[in-house]
Amino acid sequence: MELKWLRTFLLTAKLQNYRKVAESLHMTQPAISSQIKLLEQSLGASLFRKEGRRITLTSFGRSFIPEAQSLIAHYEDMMHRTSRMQQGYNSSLSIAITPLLVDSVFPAILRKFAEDHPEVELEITVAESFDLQELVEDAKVDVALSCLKSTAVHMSCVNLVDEPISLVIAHDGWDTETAPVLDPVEIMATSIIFTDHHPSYWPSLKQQIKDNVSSYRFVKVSQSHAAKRFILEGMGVSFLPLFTARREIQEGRLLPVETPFLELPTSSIFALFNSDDQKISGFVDYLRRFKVT
Amino acid sequence: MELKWLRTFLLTAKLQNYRKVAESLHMTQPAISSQIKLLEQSLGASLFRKEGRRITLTSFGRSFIPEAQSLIAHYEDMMHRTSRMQQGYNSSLSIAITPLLVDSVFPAILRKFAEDHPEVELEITVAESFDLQELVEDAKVDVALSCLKSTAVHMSCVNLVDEPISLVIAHDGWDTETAPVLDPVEIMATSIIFTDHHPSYWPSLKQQIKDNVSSYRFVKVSQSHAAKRFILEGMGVSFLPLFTARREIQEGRLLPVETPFLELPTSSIFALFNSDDQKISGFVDYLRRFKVT
DNA sequence: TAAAAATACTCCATAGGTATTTTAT
DNA sequence: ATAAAATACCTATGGAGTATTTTTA
Repeated sequence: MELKWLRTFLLTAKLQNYRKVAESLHMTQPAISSQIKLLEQSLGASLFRKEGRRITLTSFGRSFIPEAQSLIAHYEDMMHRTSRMQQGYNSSLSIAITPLLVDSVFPAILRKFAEDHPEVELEITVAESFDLQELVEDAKVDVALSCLKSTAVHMSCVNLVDEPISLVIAHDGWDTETAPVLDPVEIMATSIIFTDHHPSYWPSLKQQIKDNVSSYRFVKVSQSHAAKRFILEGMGVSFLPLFTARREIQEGRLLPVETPFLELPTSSIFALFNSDDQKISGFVDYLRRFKVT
Repeated sequence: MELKWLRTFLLTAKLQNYRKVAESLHMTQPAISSQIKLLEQSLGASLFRKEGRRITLTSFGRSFIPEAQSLIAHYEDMMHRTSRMQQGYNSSLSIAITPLLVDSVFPAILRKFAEDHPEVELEITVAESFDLQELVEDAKVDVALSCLKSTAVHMSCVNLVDEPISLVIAHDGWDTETAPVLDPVEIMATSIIFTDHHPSYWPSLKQQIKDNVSSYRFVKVSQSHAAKRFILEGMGVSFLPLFTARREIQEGRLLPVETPFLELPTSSIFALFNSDDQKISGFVDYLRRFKVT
């Protein structure tokens, strides 16, 4: 089945005359004849009958008209949307993010981006940083915002931000003025420490803690969001990138505590994407201007 | 644009591997390569990018997937409906009738037909008998029910019924028992006579009236339905096929009057259609069994 | 006899195949 | 060295053209 057969059919149904159709399509009469035959074969029923020197629609042919029209219309619509897509109208942008960013300022930035680019249809996938690279490789998404650098050669990998991490504890109930000085070693020694909720920095950090704190208790938590909830519940403490706890710190529900005796790594966010696309690098530039956090 | 390109595209988007697609479609890898290229050309944008030894969707390619899917789905739906149509399911029947039949028992028969054949989609066109033949010739309708025979050679023309016509007057207010005998000559001489609302019998009928009635007044009315309304209003009288006034006569609102001195023609109804179609001749047989009126 | 579609045939464009090269792992 | 796509080239199918025949008004 070819779409041009349908167009020929519709014109023939209208003009009821192969020769005129042929002229109108800048073809010859036998060519029209043969196209109609091919269409009839592919449908398994005849569309026209010969009636003396003219042709007329069969009943089946008449009821096939709206079918052909609607398929052609669907095709035209598709081509129209498609060409708009290429001009940037109504384009889509598929973004995958690490769960870490769900709790950061990223949603606010994305909201602003959506306002600034109402023509772009957004799709967000949340996945572990370890899986994000594959999503980009397999073209399941346009761009991924990950805690991990890409190891793939073809992939662009832009560092959007380096953010310090910090020991974070639940608010102790004291005023800032009257509170006793917090001792980080004391805190770590007496609390559960939630670990392994960031894909890059925990192994070295855990080693440093072992070296500096006499007694400690580690509990693995796979997502920093969960760790934060546990900290808020007073269940323990952890090290978090500050941007993931900014709001809670501002509201006084969490406290960052300085640990000068540790060499804390930074938490970075990388944009991973396949390099050739204007739309995607535009989005990444947009994020860089905001410094993401 | 060919539909098979879209199928190839969808499979390629899924498998991300030309060779596997080729195997799956029993073709060769370069053939797939070339089909994708043709599709890309016809869209004016690339769908896949080569990334080392593999191919991945571009952003445009990803957003083209649902477009391709929906067009293919539309095509499949169309073919499905089309094959059902050929098996008689959900077929359509387009009928043109003379205005005369609008007021007859025809609507009741059609209602019954629709009940007996719920799978048939009906379409009714009302047009003057003079125009019905052309509607069938031009395949605008499947079958026409006309007062006139077809003059076309290829057209089937079945006489469904011959019905007498009769002088019809408004009810005069008297009981059947006590009423004075009606004199048709008197009636025609003192009333307006509505004429020319049937395509075949009026010329000869008017001549007969002229020959038998001393004084008369003719008023042309193009449709028998209108003539009937005027008779009901007491404005005049006319000759009607009885089947068009059956209800009004039964309800006593109109009276048929015998005119033995006239040789009244009969009014016939013919079914006009192009002969080859099982569905249409089936419908005509259905009407014949009912004798239409 | 004129007007239209069908038929017979011819030809060329191209879709798809084979063989090979290029590229990246 | 291997696995994949791209490229080059060839072939065969078939779509469209030309010329002619058939049909019918």
